[in-house]
Amino acid sequence: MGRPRGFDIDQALERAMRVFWARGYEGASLAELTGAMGITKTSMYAAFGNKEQLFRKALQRYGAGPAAYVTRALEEPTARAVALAFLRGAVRTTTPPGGPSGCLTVQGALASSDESRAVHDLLVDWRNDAGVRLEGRFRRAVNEGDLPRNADPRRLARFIMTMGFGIAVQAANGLVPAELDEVVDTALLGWPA
Amino acid sequence: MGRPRGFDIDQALERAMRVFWARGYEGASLAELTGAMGITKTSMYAAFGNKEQLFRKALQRYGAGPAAYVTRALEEPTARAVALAFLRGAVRTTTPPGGPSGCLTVQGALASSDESRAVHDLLVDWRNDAGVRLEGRFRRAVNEGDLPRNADPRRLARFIMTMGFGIAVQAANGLVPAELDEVVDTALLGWPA
DNA sequence: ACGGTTCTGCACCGAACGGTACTTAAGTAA
DNA sequence: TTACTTAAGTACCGTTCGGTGCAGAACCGT
Repeated sequence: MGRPRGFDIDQALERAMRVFWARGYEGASLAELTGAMGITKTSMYAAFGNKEQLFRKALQRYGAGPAAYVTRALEEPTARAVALAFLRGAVRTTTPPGGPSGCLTVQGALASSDESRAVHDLLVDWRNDAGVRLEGRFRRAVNEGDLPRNADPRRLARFIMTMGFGIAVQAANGLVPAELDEVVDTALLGWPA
Repeated sequence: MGRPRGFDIDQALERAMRVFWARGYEGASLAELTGAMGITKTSMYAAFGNKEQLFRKALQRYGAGPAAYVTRALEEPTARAVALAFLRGAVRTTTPPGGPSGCLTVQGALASSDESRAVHDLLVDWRNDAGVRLEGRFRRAVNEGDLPRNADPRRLARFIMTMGFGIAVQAANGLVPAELDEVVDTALLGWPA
């Protein structure tokens, strides 16, 4: 009951996510956010709480949408296929034809003032969590004999995550998908047989 | 002639650099900058011009100081030694015992609002320039027979740069030097003989 | 038609932002 | 000592920041 919401909350969140993606958490002002969302500040506060909670919801949406390749990659049958799918996914997501370059979780708040330490730490956890999941998948691969017994799952996961982050920066630098795919191929040359 | 400056301009710039390094360009406020520099805003404007020019000077100092490993690495005798020195240097610089984690040129302004687009572009150029120099060094290595004739210098340079950027993000994520050195070793497993 | 509930738009809040005018202090050269 | 030059400190500029109070508008069940 009550007056119905006059805008599509999903579409508004999607647009907010893109602004955060392009500008980072602190670089995205409420004026630009609500402008892109097509609503007033009052409506944003009523629907999402405040700027930080809007970012948290946008990050959730990012994880379920553009960054879903992380979860999908883990389901590949072999460790090598996982690594390849992960990095190819990173390339695709960080170079969307019509969207912002780079990765929301990297450029969201790599460095920031003290007031947004909470968001900074949230993103650190997000990034580290992806590494932990990758490590678990590689550990399984060792147990399954898919990776050599002497392979170090944590080390491999950290390497792949490092490549993923590097790809995000290179995408923000203007590299195109074809160039980044070459980088991925080069990175996997030393992958354990 | 005139009243002499009451502070060490080099030391003030060094401190400003560290604030930019930790906070990013937009995240570093004039209040925090001048506080760390130990001077007032008036003195800062008289000595450096404005915030953007202060950042440009800080970036210069960063290139000549913490990031000097880039130039030093290029002087190594072989392509492999160059790559190794570059990445080891990135690890050391992004994990200083008493200083901010990460790389100033990466977290300075990866994403930002429109007003600091100039700084954003400056950093994009800075990062790309490092890649170009690396590419030139690898091209020389091919000519010298140090790298196989079919090696692609641009591709190798992009790969090493990607690793460097990834290391910067991982450092900001809290990884310690020993862990990052392992990542470097893993990355070089597929390096052309 | 009604009260109850929720959303919207406008005006506004105090604080912090980058940047500056102006006065005073501290030095040099004559 | 005086005139000149430059730095330092204070108090302030207009703007933007994230965030709200309040009145009215749009829906519900009765």
